[in-house]
Amino acid sequence: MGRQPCCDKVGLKRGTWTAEEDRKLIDFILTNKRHCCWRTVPKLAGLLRCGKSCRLRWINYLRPDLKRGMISDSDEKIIIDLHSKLGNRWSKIAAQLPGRTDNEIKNHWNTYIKKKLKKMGVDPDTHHTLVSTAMTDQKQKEVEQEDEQQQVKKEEMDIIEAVEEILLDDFNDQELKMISAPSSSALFSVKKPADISSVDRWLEDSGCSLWGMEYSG
DNA sequence: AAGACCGCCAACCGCTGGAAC
DNA sequence: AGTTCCAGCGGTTGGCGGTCT
Repeated sequence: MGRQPCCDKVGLKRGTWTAEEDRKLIDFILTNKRHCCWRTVPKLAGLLRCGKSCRLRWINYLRPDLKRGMISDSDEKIIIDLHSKLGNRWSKIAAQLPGRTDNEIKNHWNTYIKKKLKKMGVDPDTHHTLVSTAMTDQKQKEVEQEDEQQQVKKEEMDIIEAVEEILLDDFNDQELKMISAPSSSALFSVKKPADISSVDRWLEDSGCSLWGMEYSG
């Protein structure tokens, strides 16, 4: 018995979201602050979309705590540094940059940073300096050693993350509010972005507190 | 002016891990 | 232990606007 698709795709709308659809989705989330499963959201919200599409739209575009606009040079440096340690783990990287989504960072990496690094003579995949001549055996060994060290570092990071998760499980919500990093946005009041979009304004007018996120002007 | 080409990025797809039963 | 479902993740696609010829 195979797994059922996430939704019945027949008759569902695809492609770019309209302002009306955005409004319906936001409206639904506003009036249903208790998180139910995404599968039921389009049906209840009156949308001809699959739940997955709704979730993605919310996470990548409609969430009120999203930062809009260019990624700064300092953020870019953080992304490059984290990518050298974590690889293509965009969600982990995004977690260190509040207000940025994994999709946004992934797109930025693929369109800007990759080219930038190549221009600077750095391989964006390995973060090693690109050499025009063939590597000597000694150099090859060095690179392999470096790769090994990176792998060990990566594994250490995984262990640290796992331990952090276990430790955090032992705190209650109140304690978490006091100790959590700002990246855990669901637990924090979100500052209003400088360039307030129409959706942001509408959310603000509605005095919204979305699924655990307070929206403070 | 218009068709071809290119780059950006929103959205989709397929897969995985974990929870629930 | 096996099955089903869900959320989340990362790779990929395609629409659209801008630029080039």
